[in-house]
Amino acid sequence: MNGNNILSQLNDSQRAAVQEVAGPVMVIAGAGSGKTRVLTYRIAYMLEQGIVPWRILALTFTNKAAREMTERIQKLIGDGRAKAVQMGTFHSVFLRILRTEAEKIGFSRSLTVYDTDDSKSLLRNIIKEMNLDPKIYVVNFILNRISAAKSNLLSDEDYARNTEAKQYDKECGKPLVSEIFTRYNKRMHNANAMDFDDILYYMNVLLRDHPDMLFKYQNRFQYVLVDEYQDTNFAQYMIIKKIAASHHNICVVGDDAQSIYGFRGADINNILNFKRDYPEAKLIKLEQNYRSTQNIVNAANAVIKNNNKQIPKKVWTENEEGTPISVLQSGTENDEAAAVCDSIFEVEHNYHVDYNDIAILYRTNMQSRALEEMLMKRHIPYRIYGGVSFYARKEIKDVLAYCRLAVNHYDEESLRRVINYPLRGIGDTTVERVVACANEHNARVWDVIENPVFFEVPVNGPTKEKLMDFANKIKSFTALLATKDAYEMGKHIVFASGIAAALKADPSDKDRMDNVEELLDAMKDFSENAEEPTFNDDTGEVIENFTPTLDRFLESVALLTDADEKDSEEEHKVKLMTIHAAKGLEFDYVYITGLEENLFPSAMSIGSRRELEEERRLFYVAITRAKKVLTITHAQTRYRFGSMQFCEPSRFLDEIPLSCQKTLRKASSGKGLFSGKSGAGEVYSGKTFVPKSKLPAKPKPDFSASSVGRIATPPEIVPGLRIYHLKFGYGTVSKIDGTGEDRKAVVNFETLGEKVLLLKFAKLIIPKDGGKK
DNA sequence: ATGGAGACCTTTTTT
DNA sequence: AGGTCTCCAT
Repeated sequence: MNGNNILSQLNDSQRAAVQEVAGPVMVIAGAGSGKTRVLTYRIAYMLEQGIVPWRILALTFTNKAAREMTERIQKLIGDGRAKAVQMGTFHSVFLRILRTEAEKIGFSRSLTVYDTDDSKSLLRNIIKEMNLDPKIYVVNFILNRISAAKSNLLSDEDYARNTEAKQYDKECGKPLVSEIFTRYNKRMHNANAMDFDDILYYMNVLLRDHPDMLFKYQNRFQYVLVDEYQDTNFAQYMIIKKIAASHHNICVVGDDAQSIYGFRGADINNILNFKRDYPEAKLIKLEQNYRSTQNIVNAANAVIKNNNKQIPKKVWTENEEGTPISVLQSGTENDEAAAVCDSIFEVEHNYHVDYNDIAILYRTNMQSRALEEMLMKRHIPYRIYGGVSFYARKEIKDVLAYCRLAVNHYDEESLRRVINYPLRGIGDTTVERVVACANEHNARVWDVIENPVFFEVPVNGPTKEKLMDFANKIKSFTALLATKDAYEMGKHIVFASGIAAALKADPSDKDRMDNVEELLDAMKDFSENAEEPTFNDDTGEVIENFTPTLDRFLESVALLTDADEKDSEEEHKVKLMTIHAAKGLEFDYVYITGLEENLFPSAMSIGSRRELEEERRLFYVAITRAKKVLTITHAQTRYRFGSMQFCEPSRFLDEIPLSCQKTLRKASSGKGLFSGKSGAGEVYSGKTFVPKSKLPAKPKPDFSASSVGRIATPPEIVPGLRIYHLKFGYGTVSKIDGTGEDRKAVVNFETLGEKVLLLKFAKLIIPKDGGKK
């Protein structure tokens, strides 16, 4: 296909975005406006114009996006140049560069990437070694602080000097965060390891401190493209800015309305301020939505309108009006799941919709449980994306720890993980002494293990032997690296490490062994089929003969994310995932569940306008995933922390215009499809949904929705008990009548007087505070 | 060293 | 509620 053909398939703004190859360009791509199309066509167009593929740096949000884009470009231009474009996530592209330049920043080529679990584990060890109280020095908090610092390009030394940061930590009762940070970095460095944030941080260091490197990569990457620019953080922003500084051929694509990674340091100002950085920048807006019905587009627009900071744009569509959006309310989370399942059943049955075109979205991973149970019960095939990833499983991490150790002996977390697994008589005490010894001599743990006699580890002779045996075993693996591919190494390690024997010894570990074999399959696939290009360090040209070595496998696995999971098109399964995971995807039928205050928007974000706006953008992303039919659900009660909690409908529901909603649709309740009864849980939605502002004042002003109490079980309900009812407010049980199904309670309500309630239906809540005023 | 009972904590979202 | 971690008994 030639350049003109490529252009003929685009609308005016899309074509402009494709053709503006030189100079700074910002493309604001509304949801469903054909952003991916523009990106792929743009790169294809550039290649057709004769631009050398390895001079193009294209940064995507996930590896999967990069892979798909490469394929599509390849189809467009019909040759192999697409593969030579340097395309991938920030982390994968720059990790590769850091590896080749490792010595310049004090690392070696065999460096390991620590995942979040590794980082946390190291932090736990440090906190323990410093004799700090882990209840005060909460690992998550510390890691967030360190991560935020690195994302803002603060070193541990900068942090130690930063009075604001130290003041904050002091106020949080954790004055030693800075000290932990310093130790953490030192240990990372000793382990020849980087965490995710380090990759971006050290890339900045490389460009900052080594003018030759800056020159090299500015020169290499003559054209820079960034997808999902609204989700870049400061460290990423600076890398791009530096690389593009000499030529200004930078094209960023994004949508400020879809910025949903602020919690991880993404700075929406990067996109809002692009014009300031490049005054000569061209701004192109893609506003026509090709994805969704008018109802969906209108609802999304109406919701996002409530946010303040925005790049003005009007997303519109020529698509048909479509089905109104249904809002379903149900009694409990199980009722909600049943309502969703009912609807899916109906749609599949009556309209023969493929399960594959249906997605259920939620704010938090934990919400998948009730949905999963109900789907299983109804025999609806499904697949959950996200949650505990395959590579986070214990047995997988164990195998990978051996692999990582074989490549990088200094990988301390891996070493600690498997030094006594399978059991070889090196207990915690020994490990502690070894680590203490290493710290004392300013040596690495591996050095001590390799030579316990020299370092005079305070353990007995046989234990020293065991340490050396372990080191020798790892060294025997290392010796094979040069001649074996990833799969051969993996197979060897699984057996020679003793992991296979340990797992087979216990029949209850059958699943784990299966997982290990799945890992071996993945290694085999990698060894046989991987097409990871290898680039020439100096020119950036692609070197054809890729060798699928173990370290390359580990690298590819370290930066895998759930979003990268192989797409199982034609799997005919309903997809379940968080809204974050759904970013960039689209489905004919979408269910957004759990639209409740304190859940969506999340309780953590309700306090601040900024975070609330991010939640709203998240809702916007969720709505705009739907192509044809959108259903939104919420429940009145939900189990949280083991107790039943009352849930108010989300404020976001009020923001959907009634004109886009379906009228009077009855939600399922209780047993779902075949249950007509719903008692106190009887609810409607659509136009009958009363905006919160019109609800009668709550009986108690200090009423906090998340902490009402729990639902009473019938035997607990006795005369004299003070209870709370969702509709009627507070009251006291005055009498119990009848038996079994017919058991009734006479309740004297504060505001409404006496009522008789059938216990079978009434959800009486025992207030947490005992019902005192 | 191993396993079981109980305490305890959790819930944002993820590269 | 359920999973993880800790501590104690074996």
